[in-house]
Amino acid sequence: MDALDIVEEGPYRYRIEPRGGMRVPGVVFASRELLQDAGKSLDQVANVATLPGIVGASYAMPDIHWGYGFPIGGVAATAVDHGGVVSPGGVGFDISCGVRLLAADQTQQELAPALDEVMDGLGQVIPRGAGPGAVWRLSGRGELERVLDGGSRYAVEQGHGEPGDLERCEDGGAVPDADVEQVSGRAMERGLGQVGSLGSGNHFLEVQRVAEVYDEAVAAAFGLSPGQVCVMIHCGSRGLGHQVCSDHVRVMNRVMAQYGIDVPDRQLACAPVESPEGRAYLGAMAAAANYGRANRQLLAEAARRIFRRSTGARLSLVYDVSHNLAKIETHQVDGEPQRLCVHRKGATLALPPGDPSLPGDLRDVGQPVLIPGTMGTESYVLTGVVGGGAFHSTCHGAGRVMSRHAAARTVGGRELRSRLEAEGVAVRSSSWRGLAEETPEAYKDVSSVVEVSEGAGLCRGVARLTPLGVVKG
DNA sequence: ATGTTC
Repeated sequence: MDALDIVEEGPYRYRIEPRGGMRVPGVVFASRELLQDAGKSLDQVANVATLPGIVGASYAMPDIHWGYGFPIGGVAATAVDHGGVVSPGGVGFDISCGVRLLAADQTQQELAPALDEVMDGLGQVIPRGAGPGAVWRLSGRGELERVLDGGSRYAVEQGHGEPGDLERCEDGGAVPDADVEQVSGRAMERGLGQVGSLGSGNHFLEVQRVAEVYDEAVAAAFGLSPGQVCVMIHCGSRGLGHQVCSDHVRVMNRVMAQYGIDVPDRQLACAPVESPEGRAYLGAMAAAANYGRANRQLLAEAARRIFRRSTGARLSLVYDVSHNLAKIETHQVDGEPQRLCVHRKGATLALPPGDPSLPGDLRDVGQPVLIPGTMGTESYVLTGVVGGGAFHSTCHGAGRVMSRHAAARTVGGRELRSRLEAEGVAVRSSSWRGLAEETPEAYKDVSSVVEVSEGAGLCRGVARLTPLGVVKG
């Protein structure tokens, strides 16, 4: 492919000029340095711009990196009523992967004497690593179906949570219109034994402290103050979500030609939103998303029990938000409201102050946007801004820059654990190899990703969190 | 990310 024609459009904003089959331009929010890191994934931004019905631009967040079909850090919206498509690759394999943050009624100093006990407790009760493992033993397929339909809402109804939790969950804890019939038997099998488990890779549960507050009023509305202890959970929909993606990519690849759709990469398999295959995927995706939300709800409950037992502290939910999802939303396009299918893959919803879908106590300040760092590095809490580009989306974290293999060559797991412990971060991992693959050097600097996201006008900083202890898959 | 290659 010839080199793309990239123009610097404004501060931290680059435009990829349309050419070939591109229906819209590409827009990449990045610094010069992060743009360099993007490399070949910019070709993926250009490929996404060819999708039928795409409106505005094919967007990329500052943490863009190579993904399946779509780049990770990609945002694309298609016009539902004008032949717009939905693409499983635009959501990713880990459907509804996201972040949940809880705030303790406790400071770091208060926790300090009990930190080891808390970490040991978390290390014992948090299932993690590849394969089965679950906090919640489901009674069978019937109950799994209720999880797929009701997400965190069903978990809370069953006693796994506090009533106030759902106010602080995106979509009130459950994506509507889940269609259990579109989730295959194999996906169900994989899902039965994994509700309430971290998984592996960059998924983690961290005990953190609020190291710095950038906006006191907004932080207070979120329930955050300096020195406070927090728990951050980063995980997704495990094998069930992965299987749903695989199943529906296969179907769409088979039928795409019947809809006259031609894409430059088979990994961009898609179908019109208003087609049997498009609706089937969205129904299955919603079910997998609800599984991911229930997963985080159950892990939060496990953490609450450990904190209550070891220190008496209570954990309140700050927010739970996905960074891998497609949603049907209404946005202004050329001055007219239009129904759009907004794909966010490695990009976080960032609703601005005033958005009607926010709960009352957050209406004036905007949605908490949760950005996980890499093991041993800081994480961020941001909020949405009025007029934010890219359909109210921002970054999702630090992108990987080193392969798992390369990362594991630079450091051993035991050595890395010693290093982190020396830096004051307690580590409870399940595999030395897995730990080494997640060494911080393998990732971009999350601080610069957040700085550029703010500079590009996508979000606003609220607080910085630093790790006290990490539980890793 | 993923019963880390149906």
